Amino acid sequence: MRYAAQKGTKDILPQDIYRWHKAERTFADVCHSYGYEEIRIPTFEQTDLFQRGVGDTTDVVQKEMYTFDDKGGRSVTLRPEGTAGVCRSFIENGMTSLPSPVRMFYNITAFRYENVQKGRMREFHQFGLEAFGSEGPEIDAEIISLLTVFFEKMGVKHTKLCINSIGCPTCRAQYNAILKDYFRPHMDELCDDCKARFDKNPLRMIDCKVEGCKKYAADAPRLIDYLCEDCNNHFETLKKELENLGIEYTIDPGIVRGLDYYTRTVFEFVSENVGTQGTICGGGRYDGLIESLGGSKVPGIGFAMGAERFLMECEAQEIAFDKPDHVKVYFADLCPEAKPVISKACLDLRKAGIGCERDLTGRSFKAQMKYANKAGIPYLIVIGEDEISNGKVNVKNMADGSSEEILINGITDYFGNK
RNA sequence: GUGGGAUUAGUUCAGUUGGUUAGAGCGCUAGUUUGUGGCACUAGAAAUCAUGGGUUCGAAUCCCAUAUCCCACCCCA
Repeated sequence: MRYAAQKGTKDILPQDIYRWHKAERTFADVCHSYGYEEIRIPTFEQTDLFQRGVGDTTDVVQKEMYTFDDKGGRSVTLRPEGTAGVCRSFIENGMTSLPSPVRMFYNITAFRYENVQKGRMREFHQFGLEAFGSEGPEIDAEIISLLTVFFEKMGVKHTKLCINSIGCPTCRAQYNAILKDYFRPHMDELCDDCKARFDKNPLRMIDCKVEGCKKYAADAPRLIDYLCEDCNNHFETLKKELENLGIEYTIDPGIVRGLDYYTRTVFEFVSENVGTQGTICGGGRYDGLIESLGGSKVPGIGFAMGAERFLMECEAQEIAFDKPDHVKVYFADLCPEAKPVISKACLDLRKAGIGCERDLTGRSFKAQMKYANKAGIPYLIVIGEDEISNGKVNVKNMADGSSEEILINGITDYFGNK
């Protein structure tokens, strides 16, 4: 074992890829049905984009980024998430002039230098989307409903949905003052992180998991009770719309989201099946992000789903994924003269889009049979001297052993109609 | 960054108080007299026992360090 996959990275093997294809296709189909088109963005961006976009007080930026200087001396970073890159592209490509809302989905790998554990890797996959130019809250509800439809199409019971509103800069400024007043008398008892958060981002203090802080955090004034009128109306309408769509939710004032760009609506789908990393999918609104990245004042909303976590949830729920038979028929040869007949037949079948295989290792006839069986190929055609001389072959159904006689010239038609 | 557990064929695991050429199941390759797979039987290939040091006459086994994997804290998807 000389080389091994890098810490926190994983091979997705051919034997498992059908599960990914199913999830990827289903996600794309559902996104399409909501008017989203796929965008593909680069794997790395200039470091500054993430510092500004994700926020340089966040853990993601402070300690988890894969950052390096390229040979031209530019500081570049492997994307730790998708939103910043999509926003950059939105601005750079003048998408403000496109009819609103501009809706895009993506399927990306993302990179975070973290300690690995269940449901957390250094290179991981995200299915996500972003919508620009609509303040919501109808679109907020629509995006959440998109996820429930995705879960449904995958046959997954959708996991617990938590929502919250973290307000706009106006109400947050007021709330931060209130929060600081609340925590100030207890400063000495708080953890170092919280002491730092007190000045930089007091909102995160109620999210703290340290025991000493938790007891104060539990009784802390909740932002949701101090929303300005606009934000409050926004949140109320969102809730009504979710109820209208029959989507169950819990309000969790604790959801803050560790990325700085979020405003107003934040939500997550949480499961107990993916370790302590319960969040399968998280997202929210970011009305100030485009502007802070140098674009015009355009509101946005999006989410990202941890693909590995989602597939873990599927496994926990014992979701059946059907494995497609890419290869329909195996040709076994009984004599050297059969080989050219078989290669020609294979070529015809493949041109017609029908998968087939034949021996490529010089195996004995019996070994070819065993191979076809082990490979799970549903049909078998044996070609020997008899078949060549009378132009007919038997198509054997490997599952039940039955067989049917057809003309060699008719093989492509036969399988084309299957 | 901090803890706990683990690491022996492709894979899942045995391996006694340290004692000769490190074993098995599954998988893989081939065969069981050559025109039909699954079952069974036989044979074969495959292991620098994670890596590097140390203790010892002798280490897969004991000690130290490092790496990786799993789990947790933190944070997130």
